[in-house]
Amino acid sequence: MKVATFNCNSLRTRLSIILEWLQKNTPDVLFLQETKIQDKDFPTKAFKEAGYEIWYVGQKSYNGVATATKASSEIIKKNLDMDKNNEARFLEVSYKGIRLINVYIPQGTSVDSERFQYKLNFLDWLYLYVTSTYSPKDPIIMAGDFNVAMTDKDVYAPNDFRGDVCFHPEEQIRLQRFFTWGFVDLYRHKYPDEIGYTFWDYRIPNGFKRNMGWRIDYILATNGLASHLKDINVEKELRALPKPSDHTILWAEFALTL
DNA sequence: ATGGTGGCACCGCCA
Repeated sequence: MKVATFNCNSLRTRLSIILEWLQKNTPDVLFLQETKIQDKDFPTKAFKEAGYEIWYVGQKSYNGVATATKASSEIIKKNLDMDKNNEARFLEVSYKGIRLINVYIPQGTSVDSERFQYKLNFLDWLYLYVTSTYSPKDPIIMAGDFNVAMTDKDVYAPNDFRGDVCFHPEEQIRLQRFFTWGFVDLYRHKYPDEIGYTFWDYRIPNGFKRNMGWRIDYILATNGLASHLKDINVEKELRALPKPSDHTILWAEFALTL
């Protein structure tokens, strides 16, 4: 079983990249974030024709998450009840007995902004939802753009960014809680010393070429699933295509036949 | 070098 996550930064702009990658790699699951498309405009047909069932929750201009599955799946939940902004950042699907939670955590803008408090709240709401609904013994994969780097290894210039948005202790404490509860950070588990960046800011000139990146996209799994992890990697080749996203695909393969 | 990217929808916001 193979799963992948991609902050595509506009599904419309990246649709051909996504479909080509899907057809070449045929993952069981693809989690997409920042689709930036309203549900009425979602290209459902393109995914059906590629052989995938697709679930989505979107809004105009911002945010939006979608989850594609190779075999049939069912919708469990769209958005978090406690998020009164009702931003399209959470989508939960059930697939062959596994809960698939797709998240796009708010970026936070800057630590002194209201958006940063919203980010911390969102992490709290997500934690409350997951831990009150499930046990760490349940098979759960939670993947997406968490907008939090955890350690110095996960940011290209840790001393420049320490305490800034996406590298702030209040965010790190909140993400750490998920690991303490029972989620395994699959990339770090498999590769304790690799870099593993998944995001290179468009605003840094030649940031990708100079490898000035961040590891802020994750595939997390509860222990039962994580123990079957075979491989996980970052698909850097996507960044060489025309008009790439500022993130790239992270994928994980499990030694499991469902 | 006092700017520089990108997407969306508007005439700025968010990342």
